[in-house]
Amino acid sequence: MKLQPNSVSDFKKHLERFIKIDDDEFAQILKYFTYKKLKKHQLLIRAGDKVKHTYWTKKGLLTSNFIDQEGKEHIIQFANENCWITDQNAFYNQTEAIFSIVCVEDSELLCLSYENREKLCAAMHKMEHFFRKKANDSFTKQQKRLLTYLTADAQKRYDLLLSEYPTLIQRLSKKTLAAYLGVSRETLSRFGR
Amino acid sequence: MKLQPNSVSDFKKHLERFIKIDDDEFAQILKYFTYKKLKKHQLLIRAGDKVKHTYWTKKGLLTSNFIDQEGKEHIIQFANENCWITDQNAFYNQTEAIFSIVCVEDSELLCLSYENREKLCAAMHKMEHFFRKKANDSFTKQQKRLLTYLTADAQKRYDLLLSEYPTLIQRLSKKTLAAYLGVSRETLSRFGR
DNA sequence: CGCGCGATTGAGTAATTTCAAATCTAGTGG
DNA sequence: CCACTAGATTTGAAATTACTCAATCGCGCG
Repeated sequence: MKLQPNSVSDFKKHLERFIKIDDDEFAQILKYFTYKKLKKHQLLIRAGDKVKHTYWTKKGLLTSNFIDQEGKEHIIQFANENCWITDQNAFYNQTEAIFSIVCVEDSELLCLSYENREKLCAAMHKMEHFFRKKANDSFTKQQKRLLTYLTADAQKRYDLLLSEYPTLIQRLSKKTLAAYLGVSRETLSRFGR
Repeated sequence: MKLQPNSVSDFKKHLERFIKIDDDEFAQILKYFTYKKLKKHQLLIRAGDKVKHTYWTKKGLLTSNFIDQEGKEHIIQFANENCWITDQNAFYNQTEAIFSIVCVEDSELLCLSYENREKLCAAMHKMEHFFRKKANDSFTKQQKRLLTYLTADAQKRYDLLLSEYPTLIQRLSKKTLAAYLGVSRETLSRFGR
């Protein structure tokens, strides 16, 4: 499917968080991307598959989850509008996913293959700059989350999540939130609200 | 202090993990760095200070730690030879540190200011590429660690740490390891070995 | 209308923490 | 080189947190 610049103006805004680009450049950039539409419950990445793409969420909501040896589900990331998602390790190293990525809602995505990402970065220094900044940003967010596991108990982690993503949370089931927080559904259920 | 290329040949090797550089380029790159030597127990960054630099460890061992409201210490990162360390969030946003970084051993560091980092990335596309790759790498390592908190209990996290960093661990006290693992010293002490 | 999944509640259990005390160890000054 | 002390480590016992298992409830969807 052909990508129309005006249909992804949010993506331009997203890029402009870190770099300045004009319309011509934006049109150039879009050539490296493809478009994908998925329905609720559909799988974007299945654990075990080779991971060829990273995805920017134009619309919808997805989770990246891990099933452990005991069959328990853990959520490593969720992505709503304007977020990037993939199995990062598998994508960067072009290996098999350990996470599955599934749509919580009908979703629309921009897809960037590893090859195209490298080509884009090589062709446009600006985009390499963008991805560097983005990666630094993702790292610190991740670190912040890690810190909550070190410093806060289940109740506090839940409170923090509520205060940080008040609207997003309403789009997710408590079961999903529990899997994200690293708490059992029952324990989460006993917390207020 | 003047930086001699041959005294930091490990740093060149480190950069060559992601990019190819010749001796001239390496000499150019080094101009953006300064050198610092610290003794055991000395503070590199004190929580509350503005963070102006990121540091590459030529020699030694440092930890980045956070003191919570109850006065408990948590270790968010340790850095031995060939690792980068700083309070990333404070560095990238040029704000005050929430972490303190302290030397566990006498250490030697290459220091890169935020300003110089940006200049270096702007001047040499290669280095922007390097930092992008490095950031992606750091992100996935961090994510892996996060996953252990979601999937493994204290004993398993300890076992994983032992198997992943068998030699590094011998340079750290059990108190420090406990603070890294998110376990009380007493609990860690009860695990085998 | 009923099925099935998600959410809740209860009771017992397991893991980990906390507090307290004893022991060990490395570094310091004499 | 030795004695001393502060910090690190270990051990014990009680308290707390969160989990598991089981049963019930509630509601949206077919």
